[in-house]
Amino acid sequence: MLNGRTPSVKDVAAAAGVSLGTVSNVMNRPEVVSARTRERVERAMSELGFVRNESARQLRAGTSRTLAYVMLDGTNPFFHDVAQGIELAAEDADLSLFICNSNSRATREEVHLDRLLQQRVQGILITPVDPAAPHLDELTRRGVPMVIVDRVRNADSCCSVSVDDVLGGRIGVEHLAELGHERVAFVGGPDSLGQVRERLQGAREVWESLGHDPDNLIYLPTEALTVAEGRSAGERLAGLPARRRPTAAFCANDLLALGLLQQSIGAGLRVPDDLAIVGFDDIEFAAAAAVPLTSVRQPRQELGRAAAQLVLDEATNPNHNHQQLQFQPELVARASTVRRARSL
Amino acid sequence: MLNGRTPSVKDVAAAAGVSLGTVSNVMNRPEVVSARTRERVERAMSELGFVRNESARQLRAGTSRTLAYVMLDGTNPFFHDVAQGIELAAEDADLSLFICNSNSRATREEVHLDRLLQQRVQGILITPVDPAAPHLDELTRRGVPMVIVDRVRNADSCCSVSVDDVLGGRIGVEHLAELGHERVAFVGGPDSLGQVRERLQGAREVWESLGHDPDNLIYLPTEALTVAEGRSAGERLAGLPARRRPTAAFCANDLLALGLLQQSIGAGLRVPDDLAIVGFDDIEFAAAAAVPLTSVRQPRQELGRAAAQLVLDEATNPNHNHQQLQFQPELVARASTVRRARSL
DNA sequence: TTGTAAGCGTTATCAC
DNA sequence: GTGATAACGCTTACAA
Repeated sequence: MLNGRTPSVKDVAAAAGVSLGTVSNVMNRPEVVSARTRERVERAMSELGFVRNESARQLRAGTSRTLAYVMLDGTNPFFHDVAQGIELAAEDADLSLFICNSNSRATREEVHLDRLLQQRVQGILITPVDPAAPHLDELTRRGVPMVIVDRVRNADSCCSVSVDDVLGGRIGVEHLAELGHERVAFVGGPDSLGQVRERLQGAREVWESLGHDPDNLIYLPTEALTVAEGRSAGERLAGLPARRRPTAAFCANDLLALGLLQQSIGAGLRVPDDLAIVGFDDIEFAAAAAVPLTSVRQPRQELGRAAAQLVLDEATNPNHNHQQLQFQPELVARASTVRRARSL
Repeated sequence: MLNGRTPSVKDVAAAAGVSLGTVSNVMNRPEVVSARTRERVERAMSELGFVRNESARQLRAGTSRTLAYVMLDGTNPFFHDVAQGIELAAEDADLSLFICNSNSRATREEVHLDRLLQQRVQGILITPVDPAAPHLDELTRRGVPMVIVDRVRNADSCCSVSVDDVLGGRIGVEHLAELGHERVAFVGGPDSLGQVRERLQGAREVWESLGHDPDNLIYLPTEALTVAEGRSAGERLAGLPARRRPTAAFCANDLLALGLLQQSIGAGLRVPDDLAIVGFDDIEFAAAAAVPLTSVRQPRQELGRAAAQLVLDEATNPNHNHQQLQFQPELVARASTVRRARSL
């Protein structure tokens, strides 16, 4: 195998007794080369174990075959589902995918973006720590196709894909109201997160529109959207005087809901009898909880898939227009709110 | 900004009024260039928004700055924790990381490996669908540094990082035996998975060594290591005649345990009073379950980190020797086996 | 249909 | 300390 060196087109050409350009043609425009030569070249390739050098290809062609997704929080399965959707779309387009994780840290996000810029990726999908961060503008200024995933950014500066969080908030609380709950907690935070604010807004809107007293929608703020914060919210909830204690909780995401569920059951509450719980996202583990969790479902994979398609359009279509895609969330009712769980 | 084109070293050189080689020196051996010129060059770089083209660098340098991890199952958080460990190590070494997901499909694994070969990644970490697959030999034959993660391969053909699964099996069942359980179920499968076999083996060894009747260690095979299969095992378990019904179950991973927990609680069993449950892996969601799950902990991030270090050694150290690293699992006791849960 | 040659952006080797 | 120059492996005009 050529004394260690990995074979190049030149080696293939020599082995097949053709010129280097012909080998390239076999790879890139096979229709232009005669069946016989093509066959010879292909045999030489497999005999030598030729593998095209993507860096060289990219350098010359000026275009990379790689997409990237910078996810916000690797400990939340939600983002992996989004990533999975992106990967499927990338696969369809015969593209590779870099997956990075900013872990909610702006500095790590910047490091990743910088690296991706160096790699000259074709497009970047990102769930940013802060949608208003200036280093995102930097990308657009550089002309790198970018799509914001599960967040929105000041309109038409770039594409984004998200779900209607206000609607999601409405759906969740409406469900609880329909079940007859008169005092409901909204668990979520920090309210620097636009999504939390919007879900809360939707929750309040529908609560009041149904004629309930605003004071009976109790806001339990959390410091993050994590299981631990869900537990802590549960403790605060248990500490409320009985007269003010909600009979149901709507959580801004499933991790919170899972934590709340755990704390509540540990404290001897029955779910949903003593406390009904609704989550948000509908991650796999929501359905797998001891008491399967009712949740406002986001089309996670679809989000990713759509984002990938948008970024590809921006990368390849000269007439591309930025668009703000918005999906509709939907309720998935399970045992954490309704006594007779539907079968899984 | 140079009429659209992204600036190259040449442009920077022109702007700074130096030669192209000097610019390169500023980036790669700054000590060799005078403070004044360096400053001039650096200003030119930032004014032009220069970003080094990694493809060109890689082509010329002959070495890429990228690692890759091909994970087995994106729906299992275990692998994401491993990936996280790898990413941290990669970050330390200033390397990028490709994360791919074979989804337990050999064909997808091959597609990914092929792409990674084209990218000339510096090393590949992989949890293979089948550790004996010939396309893995192919990689070693090509001289691509490779480390098997959480599996083992026929000894010294390559490095691997794993945990002692036999010991893990022993630990889990020993814990249950110590708690006084006399009939224990082992839930896991398919037994084509070496890990399942080894965990079962460890379980049997310790069970018998403690003087228990082998018949009282009941093997409940599953078709996969998933939540759904855990539920199904729970149903089978409930169907056993009371005299033969185990009072505890040891599951080959946490997803199974979570499924079993859900099914059991849904059926009105109390955990751990009626059924104690032990999982394996200690994923985050084990601790977050309604009844926090006792689990045999694998050092997930450490696994990834160590694997990355091995692959880097293979890539850079000419005296590299393949090694089979094995970590020790440890028990994390929680409420699913012991009545008074320790605080989290 | 095939071959030749220029050039992508970088790094490294050599003179100066 | 700095500046030409060749080379990395590939694609793509263009010439034969």
